[in-house]
Amino acid sequence: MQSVIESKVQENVKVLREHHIPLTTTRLVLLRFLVTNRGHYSAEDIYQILKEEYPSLSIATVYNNMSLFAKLGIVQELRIERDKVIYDTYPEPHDHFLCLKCGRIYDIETATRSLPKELDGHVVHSAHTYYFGICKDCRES
Amino acid sequence: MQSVIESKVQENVKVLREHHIPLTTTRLVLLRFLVTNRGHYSAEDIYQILKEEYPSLSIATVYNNMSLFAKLGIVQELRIERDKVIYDTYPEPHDHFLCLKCGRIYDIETATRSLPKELDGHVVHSAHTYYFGICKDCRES
DNA sequence: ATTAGTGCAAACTATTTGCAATAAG
DNA sequence: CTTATTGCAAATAGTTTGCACTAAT
Repeated sequence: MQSVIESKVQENVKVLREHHIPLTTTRLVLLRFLVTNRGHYSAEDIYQILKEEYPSLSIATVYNNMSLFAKLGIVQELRIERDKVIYDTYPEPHDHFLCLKCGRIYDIETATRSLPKELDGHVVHSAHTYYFGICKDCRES
Repeated sequence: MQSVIESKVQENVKVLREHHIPLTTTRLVLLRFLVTNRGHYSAEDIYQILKEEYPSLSIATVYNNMSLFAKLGIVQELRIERDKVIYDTYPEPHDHFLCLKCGRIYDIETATRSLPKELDGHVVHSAHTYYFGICKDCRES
């Protein structure tokens, strides 16, 4: 239902407010897109989709804001493809699987093993596991 | 000692032979560099270092061959930095830690947990975990 | 002989930046 | 009213490609 999406948008709006970051029209459009269309997108993907409705949107603005949203924890930046960053609109920590045949990315629940606080004396802030292989769909066809 | 390095070079030469890939002078220079200088390098790093001794070396050749070596399992391609691929000259599977302060990359022994053969119905061929945080050296200074 | 690799420069793609006009607080 | 953002175009950086020449098998 609409209100669930809107309340998730408002959560993100709150994050911006807490950081004293101006809530522009373009940012609200992007936030609504992210919450409405959960998935994995390149900056170009987002730009192409939103350009339909907002022809004056600039790809530089998409890049600037996705980068900002990543810093704020609103999206995740995935470095799973060889040539570009993919934004995961689902912000909770989880891992990813890339199908080497079809290129689709799947969310994988992070193993219950908890994030180590320390490794060889280094302090760990975050971790990300990427899996590679052949997905269910490709295997069956 | 010299012979240990040379025998490791020969292992890689054997891999090329098995795949019927010509062993050129440039490839041998690259292979010797990789075995002698274990570590994490960008294509540009390797190019800059070897250009001293081999001024006619081309960065395109470095890219071509590192990409080939990665396919053959002679090096690992790391997508841990935001803007470029890093080659790890140590080919055995292991994870990596990136220091968010100094940018150094550290090798991390892969958790004893074995690679799952399957995840949500997808067949897993490989996996890689990247850790991010503050390294021992930076924390102490 | 034949096939593949090298080095160079140019091309390409993802991303970033400079800047004038505009919108947000 | 002051500061930050937008959209555009141009710039940048990493990587790839086309091609003539050369080397490897």
